[in-house]
Amino acid sequence: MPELPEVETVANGVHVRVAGERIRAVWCSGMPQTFKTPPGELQAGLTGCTIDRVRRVGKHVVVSLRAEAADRELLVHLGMTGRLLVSHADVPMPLHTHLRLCLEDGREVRFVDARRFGRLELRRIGEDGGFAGPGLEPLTVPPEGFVALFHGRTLPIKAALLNQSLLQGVGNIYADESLYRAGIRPTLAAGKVSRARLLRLHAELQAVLLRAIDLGGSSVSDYVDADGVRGFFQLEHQVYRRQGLPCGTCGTLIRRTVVGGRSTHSCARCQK
DNA sequence: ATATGGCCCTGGTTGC
DNA sequence: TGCAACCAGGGCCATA
Repeated sequence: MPELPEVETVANGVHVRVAGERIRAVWCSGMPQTFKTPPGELQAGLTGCTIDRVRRVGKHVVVSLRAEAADRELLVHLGMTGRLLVSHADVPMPLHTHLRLCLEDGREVRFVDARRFGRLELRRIGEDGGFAGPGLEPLTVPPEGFVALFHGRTLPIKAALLNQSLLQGVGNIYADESLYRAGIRPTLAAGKVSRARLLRLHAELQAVLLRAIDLGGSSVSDYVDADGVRGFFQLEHQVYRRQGLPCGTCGTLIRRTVVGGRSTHSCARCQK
């Protein structure tokens, strides 16, 4: 499941490959729920535009355009299984392809999403200066701002980490991994986590996200980057999907529970 | 305002 | 071996 490090890897990979290229034609599948912007509107808004920049905002890939089209940008949410690939046009179109940006140099940017939790949206840039997302960025939020997010909240700290309108970009993997590294029990009410523990969580979350970006993300399920290459952070997971295996610190078996409707992996002894 | 739970969707895994 | 049931989960929506 693409989270911040995976989306960052994808966005950077696509950027270096296609920035400056002109979109000659746009093809859309007919899948209604994939398109927050109707396919026809998306085609009209992108055809003939030049790609300026591809960046990550939260879990979104944001494709901004150049010159006369600089008033709009394409938002791509990868959902669970979404991929953004750069391929030559003669490479057969994968099953579940929903968008093709056909470039003038003969390559294509392809959005492929089997499970269809991903979304495409063409967004107007207004006074806001571009899409900023609903929450704060985990890698740039200062410690005090991070602590303040959880004040007085009764929902489990893990559910708070997953709430994109608080922090954007954290998903199930990095929520579990950062809570384990900070020694915090996932079910503890967010407002009950001590200030010291929250400061620890802030540091551990940033560290784990940066390390994962360095390794090209975690490849679980079928995540791959813009070249179809897998990441390697899954080799450093301490708890995620390691239920029944011993905790690396104390040897207690990692347990799997459900918190906020999400599978949750933790060590009962190390996380208080 | 805040919190909770159901739903969407298909491929991979599990179980009989 | 083959097939069906089950599970994964981010975001959105209805509900309390």
